[in-house]
Amino acid sequence: MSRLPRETTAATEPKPGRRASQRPTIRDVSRLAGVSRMTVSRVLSDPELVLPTTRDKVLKAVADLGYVPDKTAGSLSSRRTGFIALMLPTLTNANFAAVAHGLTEALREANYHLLIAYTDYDMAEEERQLLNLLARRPEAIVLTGAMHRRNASRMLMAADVPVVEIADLPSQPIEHAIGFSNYQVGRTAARYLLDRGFTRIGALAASPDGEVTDHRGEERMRGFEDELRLARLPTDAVLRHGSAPVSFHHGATAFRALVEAQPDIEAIFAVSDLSAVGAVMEAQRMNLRIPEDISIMGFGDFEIGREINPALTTIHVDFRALGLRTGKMLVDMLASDATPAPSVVDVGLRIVERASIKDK
Amino acid sequence: MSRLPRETTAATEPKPGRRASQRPTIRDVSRLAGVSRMTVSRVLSDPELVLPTTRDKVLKAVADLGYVPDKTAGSLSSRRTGFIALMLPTLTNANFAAVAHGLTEALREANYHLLIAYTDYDMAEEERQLLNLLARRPEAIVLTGAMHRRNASRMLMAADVPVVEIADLPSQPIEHAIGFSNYQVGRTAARYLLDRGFTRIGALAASPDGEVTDHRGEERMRGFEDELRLARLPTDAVLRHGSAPVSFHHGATAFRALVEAQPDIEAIFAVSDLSAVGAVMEAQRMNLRIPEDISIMGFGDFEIGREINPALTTIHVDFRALGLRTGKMLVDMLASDATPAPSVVDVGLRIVERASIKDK
DNA sequence: GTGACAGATGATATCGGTCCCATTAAAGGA
DNA sequence: TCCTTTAATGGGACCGATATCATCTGTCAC
Repeated sequence: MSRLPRETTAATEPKPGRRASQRPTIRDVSRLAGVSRMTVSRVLSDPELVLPTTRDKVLKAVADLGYVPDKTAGSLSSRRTGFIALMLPTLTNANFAAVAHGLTEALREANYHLLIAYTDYDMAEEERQLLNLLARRPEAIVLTGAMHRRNASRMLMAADVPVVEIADLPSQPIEHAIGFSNYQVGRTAARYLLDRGFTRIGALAASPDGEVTDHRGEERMRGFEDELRLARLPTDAVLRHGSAPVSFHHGATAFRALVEAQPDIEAIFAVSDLSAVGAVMEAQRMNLRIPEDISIMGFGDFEIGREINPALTTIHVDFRALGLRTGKMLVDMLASDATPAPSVVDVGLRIVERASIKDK
Repeated sequence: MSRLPRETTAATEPKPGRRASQRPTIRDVSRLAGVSRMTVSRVLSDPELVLPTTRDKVLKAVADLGYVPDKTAGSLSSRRTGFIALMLPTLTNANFAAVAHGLTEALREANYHLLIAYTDYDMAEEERQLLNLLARRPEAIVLTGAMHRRNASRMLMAADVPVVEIADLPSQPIEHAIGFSNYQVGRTAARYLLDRGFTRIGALAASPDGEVTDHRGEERMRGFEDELRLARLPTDAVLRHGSAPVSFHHGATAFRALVEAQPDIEAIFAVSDLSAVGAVMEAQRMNLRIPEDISIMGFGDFEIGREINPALTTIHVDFRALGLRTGKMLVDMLASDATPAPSVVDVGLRIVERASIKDK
């Protein structure tokens, strides 16, 4: 036999190319099944289009090779990544986690995948994260209100993708908004305490001057103060103490500080159940009776508030439902090619009365 | 002028093609800057390779167009997605959230993005999620131990990607493992209570027969029971009650059930701080004094345990550090093309002594 | 028998980047 | 001066799917 290179053989050999991994591709499946790549693709995305006998051949090849389609390639071609971006201040907050949970659930049926980023309440980080997210070409973006840095807004407009702001109702929504008014939370809390007959009313929140800012929490405080002012009551017992995000410990130290500064305080609204629970614990340590000596209410209806003694009166927002609803809306929106008009949905809030408040 | 179509003009016009969106591509940038696509790509990924003057031209074009590179396309070409997959039982657990947090932090510098999936402790869901994740071609996979369904394991082996199991030390790790032994947690807890002189010792956990199974929690119980047995003590006060995942409320109801069934109980280990805190709250309601009447210890060192009265003795594992460490290991591993030998790292655990336990 | 039509499948271009190698210009060495 | 080396840039193939349109086969009505 000649030792000259044989063109014909060379042509049928796989070209070396860039291929390094031995992971099977759709081409391998198609060869093994003896069909075209397109048929394989159809079997996996819309099996009804393919004859059952062909389908079985393909599925067998898929199984034999352990083929897992590459969504990166699919996304590029179909221009649909199947990603929904979610930007949160933090994951270590049960309510935000609940939002993510609800969203995921709603998106699962339509086979969207959540792409989560969190900012630790840091605005610069927010912008960087947003750029990272956009580079993944999500089909929609969900974010917690508050973000209104100029650049971020501009990037969002340019992204040409549905934007949903959640967990707040911004005065100037970028596009859609689903949430509740944090300002109204504050006013509602103050109104509730006023209606119970209290006149020495205080509040616990984080200082807005810290490195990180909890914009939504500050909105609640603003509403709270406004309602007090409308009732012609002083706001000097509204304590902004320590840095965001708040925690049990924050509530404990802030409570002590407030009580020491204002010994005659009758009722306290904490910016979050976390602070409120911390306050109740500190009160126990100070031998102050809740609610006989001081009434306390919180916000967020965290599970722990139901379990402590006394159980915590709080303002409830159904964050999981909020996530679910957002997800459903997005699935509908993305299924139809029409661009719906911007919408703003208020999911409302509800006072949950428990034992930590006693009418004056 | 002729009204015949002019070929030359037509050739320079953009082809209609599939292009729908008007989002700028690298081609638009290159045209505007008067350079090749490759040069644009270099400016964005390795600016040192490009002459400053050229670089500036390109960056200006990028800014003018508001160009955001498409990582989907980039990933396909470079065969590097920049994704690390993370699979967790749930996000609504502070310790798992802390893992995600630590991981994110470690991955940020190397510009990897976490792809999070969670299973709600559901094995079937786990498998579906894993497939979804693999289709995104992550460069590594991090998962909580326990997952050993046949199919899932097979898929992982086939994925040809580093696998790290965390938050447990499986007896047969798939590849790498970073975590602690839940079994040892149980034994350590029992040993600690034995050393304090208790002989009537109980525990609170979820039933493993429920719809969802907390494999790690059950491991802790197994270790706890083994240590009791070694001390020739009965295990009949180890209560498996209700369904996973546990919660404050779970702890409260399980505590009451246990105390009613075993009134002479002296000390209790709860599978999680959540249960333990719930138990302390229920004890308060039952007018049982902690620790005078009953000692309680938990696991996980959740923030709330530090704040309640009495503060909770617990077993601490640094989950955030665990995430950080995992992330660092992955970054190193992916930077070098070598495949390191499988490693198992025990991050250990630590008893945190607080007021909820009093020696007998 | 034949044309129209629907159903099943295939061929090929394309998505938007990066890899690899070629080309050109500038710098340095004998 | 000429050759080699290095730096900067460009050209074109390619990553692995899907969109789109073409082809082929068989059925049915007239």
